[in-house]
Amino acid sequence: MDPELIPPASTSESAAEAERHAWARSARAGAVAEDYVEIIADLLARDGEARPTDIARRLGVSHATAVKTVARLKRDGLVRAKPYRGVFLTEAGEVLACRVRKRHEVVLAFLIAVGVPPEAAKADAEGIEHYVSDETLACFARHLKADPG
Amino acid sequence: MDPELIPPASTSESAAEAERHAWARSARAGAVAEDYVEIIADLLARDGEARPTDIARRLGVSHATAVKTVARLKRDGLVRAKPYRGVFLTEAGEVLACRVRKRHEVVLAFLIAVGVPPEAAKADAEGIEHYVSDETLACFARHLKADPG
DNA sequence: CGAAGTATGTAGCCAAGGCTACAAATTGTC
DNA sequence: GACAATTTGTAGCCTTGGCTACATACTTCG
Repeated sequence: MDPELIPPASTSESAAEAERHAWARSARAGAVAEDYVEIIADLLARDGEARPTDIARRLGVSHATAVKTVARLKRDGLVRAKPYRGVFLTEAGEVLACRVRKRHEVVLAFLIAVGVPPEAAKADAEGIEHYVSDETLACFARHLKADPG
Repeated sequence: MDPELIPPASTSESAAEAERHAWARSARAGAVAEDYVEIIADLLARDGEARPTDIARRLGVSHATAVKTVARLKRDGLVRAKPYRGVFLTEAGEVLACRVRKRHEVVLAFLIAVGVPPEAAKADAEGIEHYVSDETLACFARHLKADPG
């Protein structure tokens, strides 16, 4: 295990890989917040209000989980919420929601465009959308523009 | 809030969405195990041994975290490990590693093929690979076969 | 108005996956 | 063989994001 025997390339490739994994971990940490904000925005647009129970139903979690997570989002400045008064997005929350919605649309459309069956595309987009960098998203969008069928 | 006023389509679409989110959550839960198994397989192939410290370095986490996670993988039947003797894959672990490696390769190659800059592709693949269904993977593979450039 | 039903919030539990700090084993060198 | 350095393991703490059970607020209807 003499460090001298390990070529520098190995070390720096290791470091780069570690960085990539760290990035993926932080994306994973943000994924829940993105899902909530996305759904809240959609409920607000559709129904004019976003109630914890509806959020929970959309996500398939218990209402208690939704309430607790909303409290975290509030702490993090993404939503405003007063007890029994529904949930609303802050400026930051709306910005995030907008970005997330856009990303979701592009990813879904792209998957369908490359031939993924719609049901699978919907399911996969839900997971993939949180891990797509701006560069990759731009690529997807470019392909959609070139081939909108 | 009269339930009669909510069209059935809304309810079942809600349920379908909840299912998709549930699926994404379970994929998220398995992502860490997949990363570990993938790296362990790679270390075994390259160095003939997989030591907790090397795993930790590759992932960019502390060695303590790696040790704890390896214990979980062992509990779940994916690896064999005796104290101070390195980590090895079980049958199940090898099967998983093989599947994960294949998926990683296809996702990465596909991203590059559609024009994502290699560095971004490497980073995104690390996240995306855990959320790609077999159907979507098959689609990606099909595109690579059709256009291997 | 009051009772029933629904929605909301609270409390407490759990596992996963991070971390630091410390202890013990192993390895390499003299 | 003994000492130093490295590796490995253990202990304890934290946050996230699930859950159930229970308590409280709101709403609707008779």
